[in-house]
Amino acid sequence: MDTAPPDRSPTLDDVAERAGVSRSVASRAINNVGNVSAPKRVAVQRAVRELGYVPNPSARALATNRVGAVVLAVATDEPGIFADAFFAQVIYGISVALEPTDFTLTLVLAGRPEGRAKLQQIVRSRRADGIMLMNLHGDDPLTRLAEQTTVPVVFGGRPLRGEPRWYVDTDNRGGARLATEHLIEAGHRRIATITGPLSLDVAESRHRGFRDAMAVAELPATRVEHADFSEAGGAAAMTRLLRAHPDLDAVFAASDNMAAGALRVLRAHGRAVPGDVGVVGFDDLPTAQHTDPQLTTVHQPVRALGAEMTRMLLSILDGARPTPLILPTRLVARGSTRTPVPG
Amino acid sequence: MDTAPPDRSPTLDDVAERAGVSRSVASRAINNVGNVSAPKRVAVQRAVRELGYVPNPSARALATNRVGAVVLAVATDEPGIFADAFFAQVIYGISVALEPTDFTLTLVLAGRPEGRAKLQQIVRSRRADGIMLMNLHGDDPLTRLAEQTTVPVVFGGRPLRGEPRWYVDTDNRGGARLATEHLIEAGHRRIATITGPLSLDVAESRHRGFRDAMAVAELPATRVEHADFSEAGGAAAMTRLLRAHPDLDAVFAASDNMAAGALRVLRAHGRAVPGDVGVVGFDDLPTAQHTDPQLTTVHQPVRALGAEMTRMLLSILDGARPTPLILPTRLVARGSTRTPVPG
DNA sequence: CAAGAAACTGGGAGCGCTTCCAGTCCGTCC
DNA sequence: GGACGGACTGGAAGCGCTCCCAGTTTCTTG
Repeated sequence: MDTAPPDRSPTLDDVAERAGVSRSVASRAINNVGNVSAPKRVAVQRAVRELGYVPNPSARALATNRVGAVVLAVATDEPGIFADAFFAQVIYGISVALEPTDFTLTLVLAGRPEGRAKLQQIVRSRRADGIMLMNLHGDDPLTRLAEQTTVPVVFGGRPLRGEPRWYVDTDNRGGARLATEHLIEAGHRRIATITGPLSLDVAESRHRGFRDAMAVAELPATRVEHADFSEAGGAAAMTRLLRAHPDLDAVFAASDNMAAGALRVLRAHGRAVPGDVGVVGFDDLPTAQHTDPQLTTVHQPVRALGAEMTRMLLSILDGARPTPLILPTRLVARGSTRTPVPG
Repeated sequence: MDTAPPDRSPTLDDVAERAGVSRSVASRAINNVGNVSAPKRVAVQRAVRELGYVPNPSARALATNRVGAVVLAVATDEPGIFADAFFAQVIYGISVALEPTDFTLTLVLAGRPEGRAKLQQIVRSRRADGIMLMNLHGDDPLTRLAEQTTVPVVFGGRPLRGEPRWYVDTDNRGGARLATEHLIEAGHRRIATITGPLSLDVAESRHRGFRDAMAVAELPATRVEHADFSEAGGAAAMTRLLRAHPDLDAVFAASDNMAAGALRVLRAHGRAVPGDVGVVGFDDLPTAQHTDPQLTTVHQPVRALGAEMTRMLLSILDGARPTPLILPTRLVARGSTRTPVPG
């Protein structure tokens, strides 16, 4: 009889014919659903191997209404934000978590209007089975996406307003408290902070953690400047802080990048770190080890964040209804703070 | 008559019915292919709008054998490599270039065996119309993927051996020459270099550029240590260099990260930068502005790299047969080198 | 040993779209 | 005025897969 033409990739029918079974049986054998006798199953497996058969995802998607893809949407406009190591780490975590499955990762930068439109399109046309959404600002219209759509959405980091049904976040508040307590224990009293944009929950939470710790120690949390999580922004904020509060003896910056900027300005002003001023960052990006002195900072498990978001989304697709997850942070003491004084 | 049930998203048939035309005409109108009279075209467009119709990509893919997705595969194992800002920038460039099209970006980390298998799977099952492949080591079996498969492959950076048909690269050799010449012009003579892993064309080319410039100036290019592009690797290499060549008065590090490591070691050894030792990096990542002193480095247009790869791939899918593209680099003089002495 | 249950099989009807092609409807030209 | 050509239309055949369901085979069990 005729054998499959070599210029066409084999279809399920080819496999079935070669294995001497019907297409249905072949399908069931391949998808490991029940009702296939052992010998036929083996025959199908052999045929698959011999033919080098790979199922056609489009056909499968059309038939099952599941496409085998999840999307990571990052709602950031500025290339600067996306370009830092943070998202690369998240992506790495997602990617590894996806490996054992046969889901595929679609990446959408949903900062600019074009990107957002694209995300809408992807969702509405069901090009993805689920969504991971990150970096939403407080009033982002994308939050509504989660309600409008039928595909499940997992948030990376809480949006500022409204608790989404599913999210994974790091313990920003606790981490910031840790950082501030570390400074207090090292004997600092006039502690300033540089926050991120307060329209972001991350920034808001870290600021709250700072105030928590200060309140407990009965210290004033009034030395505050706001910035945008960037190095340049951190530098500018530090400059303002020095002008407004020349007496400050420590700074908690809500990101490593801002801390790096602060470090630069402090040096330019002749303030020794950690001698005159202690500095703590947040994130523990690679940057933190490249500054001088190396940065004491709060480590957040970024890869795990990606991995856990993925796991959560997959479990939802699998019918589970998980609860939100908060990942722990920990302090990494390096050169930009003094060792805490005992007692 | 009955209207489309609200719980099912509208199909082409719904559109056709509402517009009072046949499915074929609706399809043609939507895809802007000929043979549709103006009034029917308008009617279809209206129906699309009113129904909020979005074509089902799976069905379309099944019928046309084009899926509307391209994949970016990054052949890196170590999280450290992927996690730096470089790939984030590339992705940003790709993403922006993809926005005006309706292609989607699928990301695959093809470093670990699982990831590579996944890439194979994606390609063989035609889950993507084209591939962008980055960071291949010299002997990477993935190079063969480009030959085995029928979907076009665009390389980001040449693989070490064998000139692929389509690639976009930065002028690594020229950039390294620039860097080295800069050091020479600043009066340095005992110039060392820290290379990347020479199984990577990037590393090899940058090393060659270094030797080019040294040869032209008739200086010995013998102060060489190899590392892995990482900060820690750069630091270790710098330590070895100082031991083997204590007289060195400048270093060209083939990446900013390695340069940052070198800076750290130089400081620890009491060598002033740029007073005692001039340092130049390569890449111009954000890191380069956070070091102390800020790093003189070779800027490469990373976002453009991503964008150009994308453009090239899309043009190929469109039937074009473009030629490889080499992107220019330029020197960015900052604090880690002295101003060149005139004459 | 018969009868009912359980396990297995494969035909066939879609999933939503594109596209070929045979047919219809005009306007035009000799 | 009839025939011809071009513009347009829509029926129908897939694309490759899943899954329902009716039918068949095999195994229990009283």
